[in-house]
Amino acid sequence: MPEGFLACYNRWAMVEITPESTETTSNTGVRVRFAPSPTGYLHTGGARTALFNWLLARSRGGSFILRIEDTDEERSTEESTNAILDGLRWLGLEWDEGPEVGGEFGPYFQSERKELHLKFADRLLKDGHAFVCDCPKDEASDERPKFDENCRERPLSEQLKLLAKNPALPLRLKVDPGQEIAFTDMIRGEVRVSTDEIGDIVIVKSTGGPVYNFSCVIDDATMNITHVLRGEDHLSNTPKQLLIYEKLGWKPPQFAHLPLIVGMDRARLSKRHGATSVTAYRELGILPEALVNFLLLIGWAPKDDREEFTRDEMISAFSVDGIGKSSGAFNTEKLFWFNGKHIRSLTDEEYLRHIFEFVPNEWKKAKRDDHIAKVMLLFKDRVTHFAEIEELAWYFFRAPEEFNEDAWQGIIAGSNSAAMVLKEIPAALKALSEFDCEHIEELVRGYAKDKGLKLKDVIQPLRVATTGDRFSPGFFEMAELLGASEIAKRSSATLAKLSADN
RNA sequence: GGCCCCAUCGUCUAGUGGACUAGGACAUCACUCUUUCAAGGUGAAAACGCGGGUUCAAUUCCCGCUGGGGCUACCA
Repeated sequence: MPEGFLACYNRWAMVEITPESTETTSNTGVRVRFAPSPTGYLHTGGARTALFNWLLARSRGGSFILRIEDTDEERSTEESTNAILDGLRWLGLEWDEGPEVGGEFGPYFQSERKELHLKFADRLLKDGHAFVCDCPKDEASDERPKFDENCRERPLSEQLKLLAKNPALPLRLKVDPGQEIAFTDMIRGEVRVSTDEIGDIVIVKSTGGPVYNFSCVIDDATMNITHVLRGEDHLSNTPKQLLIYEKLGWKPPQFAHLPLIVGMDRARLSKRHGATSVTAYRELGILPEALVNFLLLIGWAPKDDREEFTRDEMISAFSVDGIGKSSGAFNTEKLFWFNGKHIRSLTDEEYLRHIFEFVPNEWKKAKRDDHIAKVMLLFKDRVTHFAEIEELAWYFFRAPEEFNEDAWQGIIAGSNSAAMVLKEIPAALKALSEFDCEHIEELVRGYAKDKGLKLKDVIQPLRVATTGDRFSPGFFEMAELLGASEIAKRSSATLAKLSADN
């Protein structure tokens, strides 16, 4: 790493890209980008930003570009980059240009574009729009003067001399005080800020590294980005970036600042709110289609009342003017509902393929796949997310060790027919010539009728005996899969506990 | 603190100066289906933050307040 700003100087001259060449590149349609920092997993807010960019590109026949902003060496990791790439792919948000797919506007890792950034910093310096700053920080406030009267008017030659003496000096943009910066945000309309709030912004750090707002402008411009859709947390960066576009003499892209996703308590999404990463939802057994559908509806609404969208439907329905202004709470309940909907719309084959990823290994060891598959099918309209299957279906693979107190009192102990049922039905089941759902039903219904019992007075004790609680899929289907001897075993265990209690 | 953004049911949202008795969805509740739980069906309850204007009329336009959020770095 060269020491400071000056050391890079000679190399800039060798960089071939000139502003002219970037400006004349053919401007074919919409070009949008998602530019995450690889400092962690892909979180839901980022996923939503990526989705909206992707939708804008797809709905307008444009390009969706992925740029990794990995200039923070401390925090950027390759694992994060991979996690983000995987997350986007899992969500089905394929990028047209970016890491692993390339493109004519690369490189797509910001760290590899440093020379380009510095080249434009140099141009700004030479054009008198930027200056070398050697002001010390104010001891009290730990800040530099907002507008640097001292350094900004020094002749270029003197500035370069200064830099030669001490390369560890930042470069700042010369900003005119008292000016109003106004721009039209596609979502928020007119936004105005005074340059007095901004001051002479640093564009190159004393380490010689370009500052985010500067890199971002250079990259968006040289990548021919036409629309910048990003989180509202960037709204106050926009005027600063606009100033840079202006000094460089470039036409800025259109900006749209998306409302942020917050927790149900309106606070910024964090660990405290539970799962926040795309990976976490994937591990819970959320389908990408469901997550995408859910994310779509935070901050965007269609013209009609439709809520469920396929990819193609969302692409054709999407438009920026459907995006709202206020932040939206991440409502996991609704995500689960969406997921349940999507699960139920899966074919049995698709459903099984997905849920098998979540079947515990003990189950797979204990039972054959086709048997497990039959069990899983009983839960297709009961699961909201696949990871839930273990707590839902465990009793198909293991006898209950204890009973729900209310169920025991209400259905077993408090019933005068339960003991009889638990003795007689298992015996009759064992004697059944054909042990399938239909024959079991016939037997149980016949038995209830003979004894003058309600069907549920026969079934509920059996259900509690086999599952330990009152809820399960239909008893006949369940019995078929459990087998007569297993039911007999669990019934006698229940009877044993009953007599032990008395 | 300063600057900026935002404000419709608990939540995601639709909506418009009068058609609003404010629409849809999740969640909730009830009923239904039913062997339980789900799923499905039907229905109920549930909101325009407050105060001033403008107007014949304001949830809708303007101002203030309050509340929430963001930014305020030589982080991205």
